[in-house]
Amino acid sequence: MGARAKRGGRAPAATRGHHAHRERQTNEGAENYAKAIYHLQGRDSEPVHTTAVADRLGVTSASASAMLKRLSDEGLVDYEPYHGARLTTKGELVALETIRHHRLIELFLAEVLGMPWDRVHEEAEVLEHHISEELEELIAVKLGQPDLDPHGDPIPDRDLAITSDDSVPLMRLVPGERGIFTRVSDSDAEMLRYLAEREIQPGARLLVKEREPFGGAVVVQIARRTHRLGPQLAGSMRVRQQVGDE
Amino acid sequence: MGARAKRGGRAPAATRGHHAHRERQTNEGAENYAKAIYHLQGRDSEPVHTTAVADRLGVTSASASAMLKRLSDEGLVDYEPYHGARLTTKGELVALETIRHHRLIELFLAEVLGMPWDRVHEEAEVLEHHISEELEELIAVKLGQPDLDPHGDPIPDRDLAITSDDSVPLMRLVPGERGIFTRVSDSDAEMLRYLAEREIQPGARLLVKEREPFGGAVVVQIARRTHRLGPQLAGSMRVRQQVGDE
DNA sequence: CGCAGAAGTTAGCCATGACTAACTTCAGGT
DNA sequence: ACCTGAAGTTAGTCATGGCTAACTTCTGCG
Repeated sequence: MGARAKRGGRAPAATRGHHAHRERQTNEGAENYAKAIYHLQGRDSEPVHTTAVADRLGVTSASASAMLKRLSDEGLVDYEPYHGARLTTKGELVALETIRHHRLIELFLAEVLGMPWDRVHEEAEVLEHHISEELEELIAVKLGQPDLDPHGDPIPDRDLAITSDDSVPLMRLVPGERGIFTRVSDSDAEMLRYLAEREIQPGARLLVKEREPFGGAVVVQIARRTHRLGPQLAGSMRVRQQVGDE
Repeated sequence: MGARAKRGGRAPAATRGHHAHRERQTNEGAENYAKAIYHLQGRDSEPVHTTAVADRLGVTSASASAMLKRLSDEGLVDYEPYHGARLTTKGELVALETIRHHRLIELFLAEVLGMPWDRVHEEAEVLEHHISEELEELIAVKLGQPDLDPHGDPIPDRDLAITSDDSVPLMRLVPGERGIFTRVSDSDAEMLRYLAEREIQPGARLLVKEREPFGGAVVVQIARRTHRLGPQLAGSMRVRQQVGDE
């Protein structure tokens, strides 16, 4: 433990006063890129291609290319031109810290302020870069140092350790298999609204009844109701598979 | 009512996805300058000098000069080179909206998260530029559409109307006069800590016992304790004067 | 009234991070 | 092995907001 990267909060000097444009050293760009690369890397730490990063962030590959070079100079990624980038340890800590902020904020907005779960992502996407260490900790305490955000994604702990995920895409199950719905991507508000309307939440037990072939829908039963989930949705939802005996 | 400037929240398109660097159009600079000018203007809407703005924001006057020109182009200030700037109606709305964000956030951090009142200012200074309209409203509702922030400063209402202030600096009272402590500048953390230690909070009734001449301290009695308040503090604290009969 | 110093402005630069257009490298298919 | 299209990079530009240095305007004192 104690592996936390020290970024020393913000606004080193100028504690007093109205100074808004203080010695900023924003790092916001770095945080977003680190997060994107982290998510794209997956468990196999294959290098991530420039275009993949560019697509995820909605920028041109020229912009991504330039930024990867800069992250490389800052020691956040190992970057081989034409061959992609992978996060260094330092870069991974930046990503995890940002993800911790993001998910704590999502949960906070949902739990404490009652913001609908399909809208917390967008708000968190902005705020994650602007909360101090102190506020992060106050939020975490208020929530009881939680493990999971409203979409079931794990929240890195204070030392930025993250529980690895043993879930699989729902799409992967075959008829007859059971699972517990653990998480769903937070970034598609429409999917989240669809699930919310049907009261399908992380934690729900489900049974796969049927799977239409060739990328078709999956039919599942949840709490004695049957749902047909389209292939995109079934690909975004993750479940922890249950062995038969439960 | 209904005078609210419409800035349409944020991120017009791209609701979905991870896009962090979306069509940003930040406006953060404008908000900070508008706020600074608003505070410097006071009730007499004398034009505010470039240097005053620069000092308050901790930037050079060259920077302030350039920015005032830009705010003028955007229609937020009336700016006469060499003769200062004053907010237009549009600029005042930007300032009031930012101030509403600031004070709601301050109160929220103090009330809901228990952040000490000498630290809420710094945090709010950053976050005020990054909360959506929706979050603003959720916070206001959570707090019961409050009128005053933790330092006793009035919070503009949803239509950005602000209750005018009938308070005077404590320094202005003469021995024998009574008042209610209404507010204190939020930007000096040391003062706030000093007051907090002595349990002097907005709302407290006080009686001026003594005033040392030539910019000296003011001696006041609050809840049967006597305090000597230095001239800077007594200048920053504002009180609503009480007429004798109460 | 005139001039010196204060106040304010302009010019030119830096950093961040995006963009387009043009060029280079890489990899797959024959 | 080679060539072509896809992937990636470089060059040059823009916008935001800082900065210093040099210049201009304003103002108050003698």
